[in-house]
Amino acid sequence: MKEATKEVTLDRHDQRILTLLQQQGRITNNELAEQIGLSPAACWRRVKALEESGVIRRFAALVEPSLVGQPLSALVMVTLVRHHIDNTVEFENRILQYPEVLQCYATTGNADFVLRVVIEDMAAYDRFLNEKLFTLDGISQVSSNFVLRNIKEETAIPIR
Amino acid sequence: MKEATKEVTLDRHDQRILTLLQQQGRITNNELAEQIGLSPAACWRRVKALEESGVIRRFAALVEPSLVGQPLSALVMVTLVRHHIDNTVEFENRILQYPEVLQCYATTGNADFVLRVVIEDMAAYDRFLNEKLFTLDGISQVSSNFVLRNIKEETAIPIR
DNA sequence: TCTGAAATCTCTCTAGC
DNA sequence: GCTAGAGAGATTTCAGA
Repeated sequence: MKEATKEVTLDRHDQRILTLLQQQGRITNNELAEQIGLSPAACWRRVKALEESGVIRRFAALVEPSLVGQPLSALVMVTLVRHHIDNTVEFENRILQYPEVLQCYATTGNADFVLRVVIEDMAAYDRFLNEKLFTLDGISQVSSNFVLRNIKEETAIPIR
Repeated sequence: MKEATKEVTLDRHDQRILTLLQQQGRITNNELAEQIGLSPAACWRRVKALEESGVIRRFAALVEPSLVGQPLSALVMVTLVRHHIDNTVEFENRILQYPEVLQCYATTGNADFVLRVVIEDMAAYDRFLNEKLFTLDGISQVSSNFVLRNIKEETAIPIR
């Protein structure tokens, strides 16, 4: 897979391939080809090209957190003391190491970063804060919002 | 696939299967079996059982938004006027219809809901607000935080 | 440069132990 | 849990639009 760079031109076939593969990542090539109205060979070449260009980052199994002992999740707003570049780089590098942090975004607004943390229970979350997040230099504010209910959790990017 | 219900017991083999399939959703059964040290048939039965029990929700291709014309994303905090059940149900049903809303959580804290929206550009975001979000009844406050940078975006739930 | 048909090779999935 | 094998699917080759 190449590095993600500039936008790619997608025709109608590519769009339908992406839409289907985002919903059914393990559909067979034959069935995919039939649904989009191409031969299996042509369809297969397009899927490979989409992987090669980085449009398809990867394929993944999506796991239900509550069934593997990680039923608690939180959205954590983090502000750094100063917007010094060292703090930021250090913060981001450490966040990348923490598997319970599934998503981390630098955002506009009051917080500098918003994290989504998926974890076992409150005791584990307490340890995450004390042993990981609070040990980072330059943290000014941390605000934890716990997820009461999951309304929607989708990975499919709208195509067109 | 069955409905997600109670937690499942995972032995070491299942854990390794899940870890690998979360990273490489299209690894062949033969290679998966080899990496975890089981015969292909035994491995295959475990994968099917994990799908059947709902631990594996589904497989998906993960697409790079910036390469398919959706480079802008926002975290949107929404508060409803009253916590009347009708408002909440209506809000959630409408949110489920909007493909640009990839994630939506009911949370503790100041906001009632936090949304992650992936979209084309600011003009499209403006339309999303005016034509979709602001047309919902009972919205009290909406605060949009735009994503400046994607530090981490992971789908893999930590196993054990 | 794109397509589809066909040949071939590999893997999936069932059966049986 | 394992091995084996038929059938299904993935991948390559080749020729045509």
